[in-house]
Amino acid sequence: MEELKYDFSKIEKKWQKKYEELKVFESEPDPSKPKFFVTFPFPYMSGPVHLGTAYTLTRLDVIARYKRKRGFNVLFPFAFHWTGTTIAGISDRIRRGDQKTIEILEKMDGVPRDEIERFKDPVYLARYYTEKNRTALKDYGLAIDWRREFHTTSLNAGFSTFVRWQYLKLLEKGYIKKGVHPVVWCPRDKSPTGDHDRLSGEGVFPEKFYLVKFRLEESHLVAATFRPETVFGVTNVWVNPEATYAEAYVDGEKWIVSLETLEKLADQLRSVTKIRELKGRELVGKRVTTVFTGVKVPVLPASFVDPSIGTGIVYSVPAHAPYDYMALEDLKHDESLLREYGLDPEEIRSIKPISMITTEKYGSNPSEKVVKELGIKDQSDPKLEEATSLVYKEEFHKGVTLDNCGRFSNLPVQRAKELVIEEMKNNGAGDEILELPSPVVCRCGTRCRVKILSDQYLLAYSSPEWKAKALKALEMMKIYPKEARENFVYFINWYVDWAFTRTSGLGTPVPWLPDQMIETLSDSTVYMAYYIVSKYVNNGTLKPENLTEEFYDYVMLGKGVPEEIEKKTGVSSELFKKLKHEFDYWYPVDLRISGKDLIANHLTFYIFHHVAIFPEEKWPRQIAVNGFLRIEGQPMHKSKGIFISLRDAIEKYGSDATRITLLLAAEGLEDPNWESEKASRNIELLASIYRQVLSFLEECSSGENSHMEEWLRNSIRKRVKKVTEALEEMEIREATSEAIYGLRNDLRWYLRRVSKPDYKTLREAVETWLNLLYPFTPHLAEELWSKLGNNVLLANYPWPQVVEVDEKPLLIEKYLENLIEDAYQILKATGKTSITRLKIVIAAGWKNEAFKELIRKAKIEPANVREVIDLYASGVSREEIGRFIGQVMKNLPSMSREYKAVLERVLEVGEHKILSEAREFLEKEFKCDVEILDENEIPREEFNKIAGKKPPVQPGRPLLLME
RNA sequence: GCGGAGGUCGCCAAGCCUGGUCAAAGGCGCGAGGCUCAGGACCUCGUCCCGUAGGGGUUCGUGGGUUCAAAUCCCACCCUCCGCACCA
Repeated sequence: MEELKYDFSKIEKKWQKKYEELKVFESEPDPSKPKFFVTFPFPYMSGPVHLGTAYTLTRLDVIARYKRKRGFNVLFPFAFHWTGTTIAGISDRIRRGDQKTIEILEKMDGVPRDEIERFKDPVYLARYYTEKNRTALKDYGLAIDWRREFHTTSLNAGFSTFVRWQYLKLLEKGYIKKGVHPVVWCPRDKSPTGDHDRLSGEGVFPEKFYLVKFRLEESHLVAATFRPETVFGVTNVWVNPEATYAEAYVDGEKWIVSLETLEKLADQLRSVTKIRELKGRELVGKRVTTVFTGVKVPVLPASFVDPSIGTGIVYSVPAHAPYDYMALEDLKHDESLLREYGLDPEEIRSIKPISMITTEKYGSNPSEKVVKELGIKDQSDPKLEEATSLVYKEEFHKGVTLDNCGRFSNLPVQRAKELVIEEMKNNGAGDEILELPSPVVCRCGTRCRVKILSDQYLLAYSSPEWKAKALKALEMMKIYPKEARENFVYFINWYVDWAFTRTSGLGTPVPWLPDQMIETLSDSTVYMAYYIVSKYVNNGTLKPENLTEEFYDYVMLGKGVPEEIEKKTGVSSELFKKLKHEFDYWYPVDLRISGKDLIANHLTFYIFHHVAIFPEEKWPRQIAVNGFLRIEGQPMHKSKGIFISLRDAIEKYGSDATRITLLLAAEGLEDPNWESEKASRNIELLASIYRQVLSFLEECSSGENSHMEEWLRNSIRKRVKKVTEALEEMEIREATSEAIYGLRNDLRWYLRRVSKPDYKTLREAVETWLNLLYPFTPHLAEELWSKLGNNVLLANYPWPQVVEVDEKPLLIEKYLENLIEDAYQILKATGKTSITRLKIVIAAGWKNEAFKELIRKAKIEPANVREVIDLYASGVSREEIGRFIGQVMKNLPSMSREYKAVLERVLEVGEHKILSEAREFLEKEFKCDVEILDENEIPREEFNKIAGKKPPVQPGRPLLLME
C-alpha cells in the first residue's frame, strides 16, 4: 500500500538528479540528427521567477522534450538578465528606506531582513536572485543545458564582448545613426524618468502642442493649443493674472510666455535669452493681432490658465472650447474683476462666440450646449474636462469648418487642421513644442518636463530597408498562434528610431562611448548566438580577452582566416573551427517562446537585429507567444499581493501538478488563469493516475475480448495522432488535455467494458499513455515507466508512431454508447431506478438493407426513398412502409457524416452480433437480464401491443423494452 | 485614438476555421446511488424547462441576413480585456 502513495517531491527530485547525472539535457552537435534549438527570453533578476514566467517556460519545455523524443537533437539553454535600471532602482529605494519596497521584498519575495540590507548593492541583489532563481528553475525540472548559463552586463566580461561585437556590426552596417530624441526628464536627477521612476503620471509621454503667435507690438504672445484650426474662432487671449511671465528672445524672435516655458524651450534645443519678467496682470487689457484674420482681440484674465502647462497663454475660442466659454461668462458677470483690471464691461459683454465648425450632434455652438447639458457652473468646475473632450472628439472626427475660415472653409476638421499647421509653419505664425499632457512627478518629487536629447545614438528602426528586411524575415517565419502575426507586422512598421544608450543602471558600455550603456531591450536581441560560446567561457577554455571582433566575425559570420585570427586572439585555430562548426550546427533559433507582451518590443527587436547582422539562413525560424498569467482571475501585481513565485508553487504543488495546471489554463493569446484550487486538485489527479497505472497491471488475469482490445488500441492510436498534431501546431493545452484525460477515459471505458482485461493490450496502452504524458508530467511519467520495469529512460524513448487508425471498432462502440444513453434517458423519463429485464428489439432485415443503401445516397428525397424501400420491403404492409418512410425522411437528411459512418459499420457487422457480444456488459451495467430480439421474430400482433405508440424500430436504433 | 483578443447552459472553460447525433466536451459546485466502520478517496447516474418510454420547448452578448439547417457563415450594434516606447 505504501507503494501506492504518490510522493511528488521525492519522485521529482529523484528524476531530476538522474537526468543531471546522465547529462540527458546536455547537448552536443550530432550530424546524424536534425537539431532543434529553443530559447526563452532570459528573465530579469530583480525578483523571484514567478508563475507567469513558468507558464511560458513550461510550454517551451514541453516542446523541447517532445522534439527530443521525435529524434531531434534539442538544445535548450538558459541565462539571466541583469541589464537596466530596475535592479539599480530597487537598491536606490532600499537606500532611501522606502518601506513599501522593503515590505514587498520581505512579504512577497521572502527575503530575510539582513539580506535586504545588502540589497543596497545592486550587484549583490542581482546575484542573490540569480542564485535563488537558478535553484528554483532546477527544482522545477526543465530540459535545460545548464552548462551554457550566463548573465548580462559588464559584470560578465564574456557576455559584454559579444554585445560589443554586436554593436560594432550594427554601426558598421549603418543601422545606427545620430539624432535627437525627446524624453520625459527629471531636472533634478538629470536623467530620463521612465514609468517605474514616477510618483505620478504613469504612461504619460511627450505630445506635440502647436504654438500660435499673436502679435503684440514688437513681441509675440505665444499661445499653446491642440487645435490650431480653431484660430478662426478667436475672440480673445487668456493669461493668468497672478502668474509670472517673461519676455525673451527665442531663436532670435521676441516671445512672451510663462517663465516656466522658457526652461522648457531651452530643454527642447531652442536658444532662449530672457529679457525681462512680468506679471500676467500687466498683459491684461492689451490688444493682440490674430493670425489669419488680422483682427485685434483683447488679453483677458482667467484663473483656469496654468502657467506650467503649454506656454501659460491660451487663446480663447468660446464657441468651441467649453473652458473658454465658461471663463468668458464668468468674466462678463464679475463686476469687481472687470473693475480691477480696468476692463470696459460693455466691450467684454459684447464679445460673442465665433462659430467656425459645425457638427450634426452639437451644431455650431457646442460649448454653450454641452456646458448646459452637463450643468457646469463656472470655470473651476472639473466637469469641464469631460465637456472639452466630448466637443473635441466630435468635432475632430465629424466636424466641418464653416465658411468664415478663409482658404480653410468647408473642410473636414482633420484636413483643415493639417492645412492650417502647414500654412502657419510657412508664414512663421506657428511653431511647436513638446509637452506632457498631464503632470509627471519623479520619484524624487520633482516635476518632470520634456527634454530633447541631442547627439543621441539611435537604432534606425525607421529605415525602410531595415523594415523591409524584417518583414521578409517575418514572412519566412512560423508564428504561433497565427493571429499574432499581424501584431508583428504592425510593430515592425510602427517603430521609429530608438535611442539605445543610457547613463544609469547596469549594462554593457557602448563600444565607442565608454561612459554610456546599452539599454536593456537593445542588448538582448541576438544573444542566443552567445550560448554557443558561453559553454567554453564557463569551462575556462575561452577567456574574455580571446573574444575579439575577429573571433566573432569568424565564428558567427565566417569572415577571416582562422590562422590569422589565431595570432591576434591567442585562440587556437582548431578551437575556432570547432566553434564555427558548432555555431553553424545549432544556429538559427528554431523556436522562441514568450508572453505576448514582448511582441511589441523584445521580439520585434529580435527580428530587426537578426536581419541586420546575420545572413538569411540564420534568421529565426519560429516564434510562439502566449497570454499573460492571471492569478485567481486577477492580473499579477506584487504590491497588491497578487503574486505566486515559482518556488512557492513547487513547494505547494510540486513540479508536475504545477506544470499541468499552467498548461491547461489557456491556449493561443488568451490569458491563462491560475487557480490554486485547481492546482491542488491536479495533485489528486496525478496521484490517482499513479495509483491507477500501478493497480491496472497488478490485478490482471488475462482474457481476450478481441473487439475491445481492437477498440482500445485504435482509440489510443487516435489519441496519439491528436496529441502529436496539437504539439506540432503549438496547441499545447489541447495536447495536454488529450494526453491526460483522453487516454485516461479510454482506459476507464475499457475496464468498465470488459470483465477480464487483456494484460498485454493493457500494458501496451499504459506504456503509450506514459510516453504521451512525459512532455507534460515528466517526473510522474518517468517514475511509472521505471516502475513498470523499463530500463531505458522514458526521456530518451521514442515518441509513439502515428499510425493509421482503424475506425471500425470505434464506430461500434459509439453505437453502444448511444444505446446506453437512450436506455438511461428512458429510465429517467419513467422515473424507474431499477429494472429486471431489458429487451432489445432490433430492426427487421429489410429495413437494414434499405437503410444501407439510403445512407450512401447523396440526396435523400421522398421519391428515391420510396423507391429504395419498395425494393426491399416485399410482403410488408403499406402502413408499415409508410411509417418507416416517414421516419427515414425525418432523420436521414440531417444525419452527420460521422453518424452515417457509425450506422454503416454497425449494419455491416450486424446489430445482433454486436449486442450479443456486449450482453454481459449490458447486464452488468443495468443489473438486469438482457434479451436481444429481432423485429421479425415477434408475431406482428404481439409486437404492436408491446410497441404501442412508440416510433417504428430503426436500424441502429433498436426498440428498448424495460420491465 | 491606434492595434489585438474576447463575450457559450451557476462558475471555469471546449466547440466556431471545415454549418447537420450541439441542449452543446471536460472540470468545479450541487443532487442521487454504490463502495465503505467512516470518509473531503473511488465508481455510476443526474444537474435549462416540461415529460410515468428514448420525446417536446426555449437557449450560445444584441438585432438583422444567408441556408432545408447557424453557437458555428455574413452585416450592424453593445460590452469586456490587453498593448501603445526609453520601460522590464
